Amino acid sequence: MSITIKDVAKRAGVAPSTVSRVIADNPRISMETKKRVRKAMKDLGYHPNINARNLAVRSSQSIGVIMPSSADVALQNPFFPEVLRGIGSHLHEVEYSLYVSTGGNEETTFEEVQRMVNGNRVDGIILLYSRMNDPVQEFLMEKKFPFVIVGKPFENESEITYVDNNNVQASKDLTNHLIELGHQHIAFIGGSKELTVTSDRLHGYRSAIKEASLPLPDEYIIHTAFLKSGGREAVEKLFQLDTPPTGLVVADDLMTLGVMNALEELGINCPEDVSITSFNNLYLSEITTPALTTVDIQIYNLGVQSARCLLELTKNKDEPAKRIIIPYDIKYRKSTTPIN
Amino acid sequence: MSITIKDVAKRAGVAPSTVSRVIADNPRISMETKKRVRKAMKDLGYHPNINARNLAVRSSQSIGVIMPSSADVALQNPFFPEVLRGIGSHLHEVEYSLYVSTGGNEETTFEEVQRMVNGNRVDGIILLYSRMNDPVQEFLMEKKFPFVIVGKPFENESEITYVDNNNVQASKDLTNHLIELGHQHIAFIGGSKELTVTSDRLHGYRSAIKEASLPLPDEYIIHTAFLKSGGREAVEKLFQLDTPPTGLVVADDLMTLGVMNALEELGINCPEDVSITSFNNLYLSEITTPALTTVDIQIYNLGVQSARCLLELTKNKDEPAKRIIIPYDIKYRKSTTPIN
DNA sequence: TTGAAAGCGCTAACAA
DNA sequence: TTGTTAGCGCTTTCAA
Repeated sequence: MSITIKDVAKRAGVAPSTVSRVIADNPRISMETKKRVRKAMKDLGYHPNINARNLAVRSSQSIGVIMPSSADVALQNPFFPEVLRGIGSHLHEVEYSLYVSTGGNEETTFEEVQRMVNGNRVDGIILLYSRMNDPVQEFLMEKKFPFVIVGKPFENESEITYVDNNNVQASKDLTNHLIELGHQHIAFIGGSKELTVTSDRLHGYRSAIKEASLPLPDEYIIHTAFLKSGGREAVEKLFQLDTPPTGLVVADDLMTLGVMNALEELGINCPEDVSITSFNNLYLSEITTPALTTVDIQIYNLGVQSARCLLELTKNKDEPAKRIIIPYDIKYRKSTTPIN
Repeated sequence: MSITIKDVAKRAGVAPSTVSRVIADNPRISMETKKRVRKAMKDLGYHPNINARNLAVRSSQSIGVIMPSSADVALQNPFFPEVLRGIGSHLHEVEYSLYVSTGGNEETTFEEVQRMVNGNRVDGIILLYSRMNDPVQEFLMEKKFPFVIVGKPFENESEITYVDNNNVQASKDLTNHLIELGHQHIAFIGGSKELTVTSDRLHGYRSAIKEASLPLPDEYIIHTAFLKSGGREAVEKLFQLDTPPTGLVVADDLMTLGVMNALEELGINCPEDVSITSFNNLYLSEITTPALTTVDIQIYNLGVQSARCLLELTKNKDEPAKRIIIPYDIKYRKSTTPIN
């Protein structure tokens, strides 16, 4: 069939193990034989069989990435390709490969994780979401399988390596920005309560509001489904209140897009009637009208760092859990303005 | 280390080969021993080692998906997660896994493909883009490695299996829709000329315009970079012409988003001043204001079908090349209106 | 219907 | 510095 290490060995007049050593660039092989072997590899068009290698060394040189189950439209969020890009770029450097799960629902996703882990397909796993009572996370914990979370774990925080932003502070900053602009009535629109990212951002918003002694009616906090319906409902609810908000903290740019369009339909103008702040700095936050004031969370970098951490973990299973906080940067654009 | 087939064999009091046959659900094994073996597997928590299996059968039960090199912002297009979702759903059914390339540029992507193919990491490959002079495609052709394209190959069309929409006709329909609404000055905004998808859509636009004997000045055809800059430049160019268009055929919803916002800044209203038609039916096409008239190309289904075809190809290398055309469906919404 | 044994292609002691 | 050899865990003839 394919050209194996034996063929190369024969042609170079050495033992297979020598060829193996040349592949690994073992320093105790003379430069001369290395050259000869490499030439033989070239001549024959040799490429190592990864499965055989993996079997022998009991690793796979690849890692798995788990997305939120794709039933969720959230998957259409450009966040995901962007972190993947970051993860991929780092993996590529170290010649690792990338498996992704794209299970349709929680169950199939879980099955895929099990296949990855139990079948030795991957050396480690990156979770691109974090929420409470996640069977996947529990499974990995219990198996003591190397994994890192992009985001913050809901529990066992000290035992899990994760990379995240300081979402609480970022959200607080955003809210304070609105407060400094004179806004007194500020509402929060977030995603599912189960997600840590939502609860952190809510938390930051809350504490800023409290510190400024501003009103914080329950109706100002909306947890909503993603996108169209979500944005619309949220807007409808908020703007039929007796005192509708003049400032908004929205947990995701994509949601904001929905919110803005719902507002427009109601004839409410941004930023004249309502100032909007948002999260993620997706490219689309620059092309909306007005351009969004949003938190750049460095999605790409979140990806890179998570890959880096995971690789460390796989090299050394006893590596202590750590937490990497990626700095954020608020992009002040046109969607916020002082209250008049 | 891990529990192997031998452990199971021992516990069940059979030979390893028998266990293997039970795993494969070989019909010549008595129901009784099957039961016994399965119980042993459960008791021990056995999971087959995929690398060993792959080595023995010389396959990998996984396929690779190649994205356009991610230097391109295009990657932020929700098209990709969506088609991945389709691919993943089918693969999951047949217990295959999914590798993705996320090379940063053309070169690293090419390297990754080589690693996938030469290292026997994957049994087949899906290309999520198609453009002229693509080294990846040439490499796969030459190696006779099973692959399918989502989109249409630029050359060797009859030798390559691909799944696509009838983009020419769809674009023609879109253009005709504008023509029927009374528009006489219709422009086309597309992406890179190198991409088949762009050239097909341009082609359809062209032929509709010609058949209606409408003017087709060169300035009405814009090839632009993606997104913000692209959309803006395109709009600026078009709307400083002596006779600016009143109708637009844009090759992608995301571009359209950029276009719409650029228009808004110039004080040009959609659909009053200009009717816009677009492609892909991304969820965001519903939440823009106005909602977009756009072609639903069934992204998810493109993914499913491409996976299905690829698996057939891997089973049978001599499977003749085929072409799957996924029907499209134009969603008529609010971004188009009769000319007044 | 089942078992024994060889082999998939590679790595890693252990020798030399 | 290099070769010999024994696996890694599974599948698959060939025999029984």
